[in-house]
Amino acid sequence: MEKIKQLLRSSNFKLTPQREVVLEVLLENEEGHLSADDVYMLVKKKVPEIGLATVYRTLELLSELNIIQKLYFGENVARYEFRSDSDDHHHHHLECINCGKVEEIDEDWLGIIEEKVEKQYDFKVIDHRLTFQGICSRCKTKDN
Amino acid sequence: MEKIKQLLRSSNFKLTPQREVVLEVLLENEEGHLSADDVYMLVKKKVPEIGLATVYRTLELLSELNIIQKLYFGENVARYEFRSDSDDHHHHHLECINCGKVEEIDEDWLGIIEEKVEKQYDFKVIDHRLTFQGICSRCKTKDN
DNA sequence: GTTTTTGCAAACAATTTGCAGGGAT
DNA sequence: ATCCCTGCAAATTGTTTGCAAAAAC
Repeated sequence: MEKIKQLLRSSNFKLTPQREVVLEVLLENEEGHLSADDVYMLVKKKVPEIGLATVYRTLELLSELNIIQKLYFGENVARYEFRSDSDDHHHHHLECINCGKVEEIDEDWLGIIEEKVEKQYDFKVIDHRLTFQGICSRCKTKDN
Repeated sequence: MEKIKQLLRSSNFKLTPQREVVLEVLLENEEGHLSADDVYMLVKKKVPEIGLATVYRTLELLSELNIIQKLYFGENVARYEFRSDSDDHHHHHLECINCGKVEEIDEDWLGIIEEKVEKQYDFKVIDHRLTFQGICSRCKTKDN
């Protein structure tokens, strides 16, 4: 948290209460895959006079600073999550097509595959995104 | 193409000229990752009086029949591509963050990984989506 | 005191929906 | 004749922008 504030300051952005609250909400829901609107709702509980546009602008800003990243799952709604600290990216998603829940898993699986991509396709890999769609354990047992 | 028409008929949907043209366009641009609007533009050249809503409805229909599938790359615009015939899904994307081009690659890499997911996370995998972001070979040589 | 940032409302873009007319069976 | 499908326009949804006032440094 402190280093994020540091980063903001050093990039000549001002540390406003609104930005702090957005960060706070993101930290409190780290596994949440929140949409801009989700963040807005949560932030509004703490600072009711905040505007939706400010939330969007803050999320945009944090994305540009590479603090968070914007993802799309099955819908056309952007969701945001913290970018992992390390520059290797071993972090994937399990998306339940029944209940819509998105779970995170953290495994180092794609290292060899990335190498193959770089060699076979002459493609410089910077990041990747891996999502599995299926039925989560809870929905499997509920059997609906 | 014929089997698709068959499938439509057997699901009690009518094979209208509009639907045929949409399919035609999709087939002609199989590697294109077209958005609804792209399809609309292309279809309009053949059948100028077609409506955008019809295109959306047709794409929706084809998605439900599992003929095509709806994907989101970095933006909030849905793009559509044919679903591979086989029920194994060995088909991934290379998305260039410089020129925006999306290339397809067809490799069987995730079989073992899917098994791990099923076991370790008790998650029934139905499909997956793997996209690599990076710099494509053309942009690498152009060096801009 | 400047320069950013905010909140509001209006603008925008992608997609969906309601509905009356048209077409296929 | 019925039921499905289309085209149009209006409605919705998610996101962005213009601008004057307010806040940060």
